[in-house]
Amino acid sequence: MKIDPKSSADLSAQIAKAIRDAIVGGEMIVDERLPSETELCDQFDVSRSTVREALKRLAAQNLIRTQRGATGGAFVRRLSYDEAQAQHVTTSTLLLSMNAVDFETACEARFALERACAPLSAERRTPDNLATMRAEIHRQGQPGLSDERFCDSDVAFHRALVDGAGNPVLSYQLAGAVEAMQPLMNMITFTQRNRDQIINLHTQIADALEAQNGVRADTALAELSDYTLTLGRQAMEARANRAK
Amino acid sequence: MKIDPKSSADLSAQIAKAIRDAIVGGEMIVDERLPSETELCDQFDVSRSTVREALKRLAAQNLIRTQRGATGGAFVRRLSYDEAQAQHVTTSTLLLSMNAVDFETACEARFALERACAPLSAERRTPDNLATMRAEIHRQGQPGLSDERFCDSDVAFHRALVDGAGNPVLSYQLAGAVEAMQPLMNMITFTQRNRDQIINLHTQIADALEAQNGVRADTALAELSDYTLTLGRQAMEARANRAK
DNA sequence: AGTGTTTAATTGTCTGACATTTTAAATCGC
DNA sequence: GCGATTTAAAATGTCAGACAATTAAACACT
Repeated sequence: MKIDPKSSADLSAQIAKAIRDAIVGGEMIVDERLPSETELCDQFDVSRSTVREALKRLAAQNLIRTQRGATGGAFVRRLSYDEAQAQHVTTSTLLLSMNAVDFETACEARFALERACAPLSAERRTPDNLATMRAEIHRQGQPGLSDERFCDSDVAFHRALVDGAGNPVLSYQLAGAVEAMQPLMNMITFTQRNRDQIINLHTQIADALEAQNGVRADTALAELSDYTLTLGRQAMEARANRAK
Repeated sequence: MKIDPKSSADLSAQIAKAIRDAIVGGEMIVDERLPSETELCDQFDVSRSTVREALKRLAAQNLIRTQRGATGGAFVRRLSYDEAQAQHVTTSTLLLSMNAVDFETACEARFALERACAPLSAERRTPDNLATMRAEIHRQGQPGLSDERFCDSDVAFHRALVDGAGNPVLSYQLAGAVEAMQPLMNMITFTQRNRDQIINLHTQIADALEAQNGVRADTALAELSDYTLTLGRQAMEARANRAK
């Protein structure tokens, strides 16, 4: 691990990169201890503040964890699915909001991804997954449910659908994408009629998955995609009119 | 933005979280300047080192950029598609390697995602996308190409396929997933026969997309998925035998 | 008006100190 | 000898103050 003192970049960034490369490149294994801050000072020939700033950068990326005390220090951290997904959601949410991605693009991406796992989910969904879907459908029908809670339940429903595929990597990728969509979905006002139609389609999807009929699940998802797109367009129009 | 001095967590982590929430929550817009380090010291009532460590955490997540000099400071950074994707790739790669995700799971996820955009790509692919695919197919047939370069070209081919859907959000999600798979793919040794078969399927996919035939593209992708899975299984077995 | 020069603001780095936390060793009492 | 307590050591977390480097604006001079 070497750094270039002549480089214009910040020293702390260079050091972070050097250590990150070592971790990502497999030179350090999970739970292995990094040299102490003082030792890193000697290795890179910089002050402790600089080393610490570098370590904080790595900590922010969930690459290391630190422990205080005699046997403490910085340790290579195992990235869990949950953490990875949380990071994915944060990144995606920010990307969507900062780049003013329109509803249609995001919605299309979301349903395209979800349809990707419909066949797998039809094949492998567990009774647990089905129960979750049914429970969320029931919740969606409750009177007096706020739009925001309705969206929460919608996300939970789709999460169960995705988990039904029994592929944790797929779940991580898709759940991140679906969750990131939520702020956009929250701009929609769901009338009772809208909700009834969505619940109807959710039921069709759950039924199809229970019957292990991938094609029917896909068809219902396609319909749900179209319907959501329509609702989104209406919401955008209403918003545009209000702005006038 | 407030922090809790009684909390056990690191002050720098709390401060980073407070600022992050403000940015993600839309309280600060792109290119807006954060208070200077000294001002933040006063606001949060901590020392400058602590503030700096917090800012480095945010910089590591691409949330801010810093500039030196008179009109310098920390600014909210616009997250670009490329950066978001790079982050996604890093996270996914690390997740796969650290959790010893097996080839089959990753491969299944990858192709399920790719098949998600086949219909859209068939509908919208540009002549540019098609040209890229043809060029990569040609490259894949060149004699003397190393396995690694072959994989690179494979990724480029699929990247063009995904981009063909004309949905940047989808591209970001999928390209990240596909690229993260590459280290696993690189463990495979591609014989001439393997390559011929893959090139054949790639050609079928390109032909189907050119003809705007989504179903045929999907079929070819499914076949490619099965074939890649088989190759991966063989590679894993060979590796297991060598280990004995 | 144009052109250097100074100055002020801001981040980047260094040094040294002290606080806090945690473990391991040393000590003490029995 | 052994258990309990105390002490010491190692490590991260925080603070304070200084200086370096960079940049843009204000200023002075021609």
